[in-house]
Formats: sequence, structure tokens, C-alpha cells
Amino acid sequence: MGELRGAEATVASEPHRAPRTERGRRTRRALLDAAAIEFGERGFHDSSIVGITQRAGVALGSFYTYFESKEAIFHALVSDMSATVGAVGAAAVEGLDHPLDREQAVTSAFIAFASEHKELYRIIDEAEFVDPTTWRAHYETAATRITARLKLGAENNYLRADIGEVEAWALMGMNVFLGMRFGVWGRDVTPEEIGRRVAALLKQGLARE
Amino acid sequence: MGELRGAEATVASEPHRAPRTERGRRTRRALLDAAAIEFGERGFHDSSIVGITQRAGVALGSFYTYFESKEAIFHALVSDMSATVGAVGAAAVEGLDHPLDREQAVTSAFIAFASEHKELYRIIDEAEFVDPTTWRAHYETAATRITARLKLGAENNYLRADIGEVEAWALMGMNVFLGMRFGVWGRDVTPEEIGRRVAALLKQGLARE
Amino acid sequence: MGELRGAEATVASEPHRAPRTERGRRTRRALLDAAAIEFGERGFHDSSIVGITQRAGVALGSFYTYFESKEAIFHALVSDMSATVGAVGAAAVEGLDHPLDREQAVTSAFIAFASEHKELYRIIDEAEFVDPTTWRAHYETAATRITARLKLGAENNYLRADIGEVEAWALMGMNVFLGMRFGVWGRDVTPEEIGRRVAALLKQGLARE
Amino acid sequence: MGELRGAEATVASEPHRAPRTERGRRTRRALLDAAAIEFGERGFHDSSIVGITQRAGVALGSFYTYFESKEAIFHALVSDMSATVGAVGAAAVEGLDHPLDREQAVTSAFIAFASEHKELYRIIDEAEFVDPTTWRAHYETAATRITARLKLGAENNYLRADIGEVEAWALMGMNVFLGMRFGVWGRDVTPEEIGRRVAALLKQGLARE
DNA sequence: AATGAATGAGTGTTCATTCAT
DNA sequence: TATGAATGAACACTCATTCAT
Repeated sequence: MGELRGAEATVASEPHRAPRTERGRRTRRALLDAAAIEFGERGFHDSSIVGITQRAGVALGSFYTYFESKEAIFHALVSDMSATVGAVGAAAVEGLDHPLDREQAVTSAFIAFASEHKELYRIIDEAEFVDPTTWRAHYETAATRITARLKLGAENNYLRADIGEVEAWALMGMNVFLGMRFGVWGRDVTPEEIGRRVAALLKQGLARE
Repeated sequence: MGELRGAEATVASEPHRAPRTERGRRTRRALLDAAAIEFGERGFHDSSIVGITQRAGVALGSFYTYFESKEAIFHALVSDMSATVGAVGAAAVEGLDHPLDREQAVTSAFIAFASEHKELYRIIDEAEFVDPTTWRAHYETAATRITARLKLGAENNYLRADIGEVEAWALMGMNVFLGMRFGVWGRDVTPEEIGRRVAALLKQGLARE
Repeated sequence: MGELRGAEATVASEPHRAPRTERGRRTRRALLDAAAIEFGERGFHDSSIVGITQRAGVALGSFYTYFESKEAIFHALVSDMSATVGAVGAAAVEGLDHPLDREQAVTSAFIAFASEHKELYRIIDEAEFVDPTTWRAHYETAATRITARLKLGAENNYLRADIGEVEAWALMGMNVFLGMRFGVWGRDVTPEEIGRRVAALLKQGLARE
Repeated sequence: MGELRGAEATVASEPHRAPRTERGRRTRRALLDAAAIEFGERGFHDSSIVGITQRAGVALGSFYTYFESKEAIFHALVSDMSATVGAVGAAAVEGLDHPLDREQAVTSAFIAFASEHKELYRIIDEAEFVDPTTWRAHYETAATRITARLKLGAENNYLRADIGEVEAWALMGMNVFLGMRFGVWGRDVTPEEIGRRVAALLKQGLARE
């Protein structure tokens, strides 16, 4: 999970008290990593603070030095992950011009990422019930980003002029479900192959030519 | 919610004891309807058996005459809903031959249905955490149905020959996310318009002709 | 403590849920009696719900069938006791006409009562911190009653015309402190003797004639 | 609160370690002042060491350089206050000969003092539960002082020969309750007027002449 | 002396489930 | 079948106190 933290600077995770010492920073990090595993494995409600602190190797009470509540650390985690997912998409499109290339790259990257961070799915999905505001913001932000990509493609005459939010949500739904099925559940089709198939769908549809 | 129960005969919901009297049947139904509301409003974990029985107007103890546990009634509900959603899709394609017409109809029907049964989304989503087997079966069954529809379309030379499971999951993801965004969250685009846009995407992709 | 409950009808003790069965009524009573002992012996903060339920011989969870919280049962107890103390005073003056006789009787009765219900002092005193509203109301009500007695004595020309609230609070303070010292702490002077001495003070003051 | 500290030399408050430096003395004083406010506002149990140290502007750990425990600082405070109250009484009687004048002065002074140090009441009252020994000693000492005053008045033929401990406790009770009602709760009657009324009561009782 | 991170015992409260009536 | 009182395991959270720096 370590590398997921990279995005933390971007999104404020509102610690109870910001750690003042290096030791404090390490403890907070250990708690976040432990929580990602615990929540990913057992789900929010079956996870316990003791479970998290034991995994992190710190005392129960230390938890509350860094997080206000069980909900708070979950929120910090979801915010992190949401930012990380966004970063994965942004990195994937880098250097690509054609919108279809871009979407193909995003899909492949996303599925590869999903299959390496399976706990991510569970945690973001569970945010619907534990932290609905953040959950909704996560998808709305992503949709906005996709919409922007598509509009740009239309402006550049690569894509049809009439596409917009509906298509963006359709694309996001594809990616999420493909990530679940071929990233988290099984890897019987490679991320690259899936990217190619999605690109084909976007290019020409499903109809016979 | 009454009409949702129609599908119950299809999927075995394994009642603790099958109600023998008419009165019993009514109590069981009252509990299921109450549970759908309670789970939909508060989520599984914040729902309580007392809450359900109070909504249903029966005594706390009576719950266990009809359901073995909190999980059991949730399972019954999810099974019901899964079957109902399947039925909605099946009804939508009736009488339509062309696969693109069929998918357009399914999408429109599904979004219209979602906006009228918002609790459905929440409950099926939460099944990921409460009843994962049923949840996964729900999506696998749906994917199988879609795959079958697409393969048939390919056999009939309407669709490209190489489409299969990946495209089915992509389609399902679209529908689910469009249902969430334009059915549950907001109705700023009509189900028919969304169906048309999805059909356009499937027909020709997003690329400029 | 049983007889203390006599006043309960007078003051609403707002149970979480009113017991519907006789068994329920008995459990609630057992909890109140146990709480009086527990709070009296250990004080509010060192008392625990487990402690109360163990003394009462019921399961931990049963507590919350009858009381909303630890504070709630304390409040019920204080209300009860406040009413009981009032009743003791009222009973003492019955049949006595002269105000000095009345106050003498009240003082004696109160001190005798205090020495038999030592937990009462502790609980009412602790209400200053746990249930300040009820605590203050307790003393204000008592002061009002005493003021009324004194005014009546003045109207009947037994007492000086100018006495009022200040004298009532002075009298109440006497009684409370005498009850503490000669009722709760030690019985080295009898309640009757104390009553006589207070009456003497009220009759002629302390000055040499 | 500063001036309350004046009496500290009188009663040993057993500091954990006596501060050796001037800086240490200032920190200890800051902690005591902060504790008086915190305990007065929130009561002993709702007060916390963090709360006290934050008010005092020192680090949490510093607390234990000066006090052994939460109870210890409370004890130091109660001892202080007890001594201060005694000093107020002693100062009030200075230069007065007649016992009735003396008691009138004590009552007035005490009520005036109470209305300026409301936290005092709360803290001394709470000592019943937190530091019972000191609490009881406080009242026993006060009673002894009053008894001595009264006996002296009797010896000098100002007062009846038979008055003693009972009358002392009665007087103390009056003062405490009048201080609560007309000092802490409301100042609708002046301390002087109350002193006069108490003196009248002590001089001639309440009976009509 | 001062700091603040770490500790962990302690406890109020919830709620699914059982069971006597 | 229906009722609702009783049960007790489970857990989030607090906070006085310790200790390494």
C-alpha cells in the first residue's frame, strides 16, 4: 500500500492532530496501511479498532491520537484512494493525443491497477454506506474528468460533437465493471486486451460493418 | 414495493418455516416490505430487527418465526430484487429482433425502473458486503444473459462475430452506472434519451464518421 | 429502600419504556433499588451499570430495557428521593398548629429519616453534578414549602411579620447540616433533642434573656 | 483566583516535588489556577488533565512534575479553599466583641465572598465525593471554630449557657445555604441584609414578641 | 524542566437472538 | 402464532498515567 500514499499530499486527510514528530508520522502511516488491509479484508463493520491497531503494532489508544473515529480513518482512506485512482488515469493518458488511444490506455491502466489493489474496490464500494458524500464526490469528479476528455476530443474533431455526460458515465461504468470482473475477480483476459476491446467498441460500436 | 414480490416464486428464499396460514403469509410479506424500506433508508448495519418489526407492525419475536436471522431476510430481499431486475430486462426485449433495439430497450427500461425503485440500488450494492455470494451471482447471471443476447446477435449477423463476455460486462457497467446517475441521483436526462445514446454508441462508437 | 418507592406515583420517573408486564415492573424496581445502593456506596462515577445489574440479579442488557442511560436512572432516583423527603416533612407537620411545633417536628423527623437513609444524602448531594436541574429544583421546592409554612405562621400572628425566603433558606440549611452531622455521621444527639434545640433557637434566639 | 492562593502556606498541599526554580513555581501556580477554573466549570470527572494543562499553557507531561495525580491537585485546591474560607471568617470577626455582631459579620462576609468565588462552592461540594476526608475535616474544623465562638459568648454572658455543637452546625448550615442561594445563585438580597436577618434570628428567634 | 507520543484498563451502550408465557 | 422481556457478547471511545527524548 505504501505507494498509494503518494497522493496524500493532494487530498487533505484531516488528521485528528497532525503528527508533530517523525515518530508520530510513522505511526499514522502504519495505522492507515493497517486500516486498508483490515477494511479490505473484513469490511468496515466487521473491522475493529483493536484489529487495526494490532496490525499496525501500536496500542489501542494511539489510534485516537491520529484519528477522531473509525469513520474518520475510513474517510482518510477513501480520499486517498480516490485521489490515487485519479492519478492513475492522469498518468495513463500522458503523451497520448487521440481520444481513443487515451481511453484505451485508461482502461488498461485501471484494470491493471485494480488487479493489484483489490482492497480498493471493496473500500470505495463500501464508502457508499460509510461515507456517502465522499463516495459520490469520487464518481462525480471522475465523470467530470472523463467528460472533459471527451469534449476535448470532440473539439479536436476526433469524436462526435454531441457526446457528453451520458457517454462519460457509460465509459466510467464500463471501466469499473471491467475492473471488477477482469481485475479483481479473475485475470482471464489481460488488461491490454480489454483496453483494445473497449477502444474497438468506442471506435466502431458493436455492429457489423 | 408490493409488485416487486411478484418474482419471489422464481427464486427460492428459503423461509425459516413456510407460513401455513393466510395470516402468516401476510405477516411475512409485511416483514419483507418493512425490511426493504428499512434497509433502503438506513443500510444493513444501521437497520435493526426492532426497526423492521415496528414498521411491519408486529412484535419483535415474530420476526424469527419467518426468518432465521437478519442476514436471511436481507438475502431473501436481494434474491427477490435480483430476479425482478432480470424480469425487467426480459420484458423489455420482448418482441424486438435487432440486438441494438433490444439493448436500447433494456437500458431505457432499466433506468426507468431504477428511478422508481431507488432502494434497489442501495440494497444490491450492499449485498457485496452482506451476502457476497448472491451479489456475485446476480452480476454473473446478468452478464451471462447479456452475453447470450450478444452472441445471438452475432449469429444472426447483426453484430461483429468477436464480441463476448468483455462486451457484456462493459454493457452491464454502462447500464448500472447510468441507472445510478440518471435514475437514482437525478432525472435530468430521460430514460429514452439515454437508451438512444447507448444504442448510438453501440451502433457506431464515439468516433466521428 | 422499598418504602421510598411509595412516592414514585407522585413524580414521573420517565422510564425508557413503561413495563407492560408484572415481571417487567419487578425488574425495574429491582434495578432502582440496586442503583440506590450502588450509587450510595460508590458514588455516581465509580458505579457501573454492570454493578447495578449484578446487584439487581438481571442481565446487563436488561438495564436498557428500563432506563435510557446511567444518568436516567440516577435522575429517576433523585426525583423519587426528592419527593420522599417532601413527603416526610408533610407527614411531620400533620395535626400541628403552632409553627414552632411544626418546625420542631420537621427537624426531628428529617434527622431521624436521614439517619435511616444515609445513601439519600450522598445521592442528592451528587445530583449537583450529575443532574443539576433536578438538584436545584429539589431545594427550591423545599424552600418554597418552608416559606409558605412561615408566612402562614406570620398571618396567624405566631411569627414576626417580616420573615420570608431568607429565613426559609436559613432553616433549610440548618436542617440539612444537622441531618448530615447528627443523622448521617453520628447519632450522639437524638433527633428529638435536636428538634427541641432548633425550636428553642427559633423561639428566642441564642441570646441570654 | 490569585488571592485565594494566599492561604496555601497554612495548609500543607504536599506537592509531588516542591518547585525549586522560579519558573517551576510559576508553572505550578498556573496549573492550580487552571484547575480551579476547569474543576469549577466542568466538575471533577468531566475535567481532564489535558484540559487543565491546555488552560495553563503547559505540556501534558509537565502536570506530573508538580502533582502526583488528578486527585492530588484537587486536594491541593480544596485545602487551599478551606483555609481561605476560614481566613475570611477570621478576618470578619476581627475587632468585634459581641457574638451577635460577630455572627452577623461572618454571614455577610461569607455571602459576599461566595458570590465572588462561585467555583468554590462547586469544588468544596464535590470534595464530598473526590476527597471525603478533607471535605469532612473542612466542616468539622469550621464547626469547631463556630462552637468556640459561641462558647466564648456564653462565658461572657452574652449568650445562653446551654448552646454548643448543635447550634454551631445549625449556624454553619444557615450560612452555607444562604451563601448558595443568595451568593451563588442570585444576589437579589444583599449580604448585609442577610447578615442582619440572621442576627435578628439569633437575637430573638422568629416568634412574635 | 518540558514535551507530547504511547499505553491499555475501563465502561457505557447496542442489538441480534432466545424463550417463557 | 404472537408477544416482549431477558440475555450477553461485542466494541468504540476516553483519559489518567508513563516515558523516551
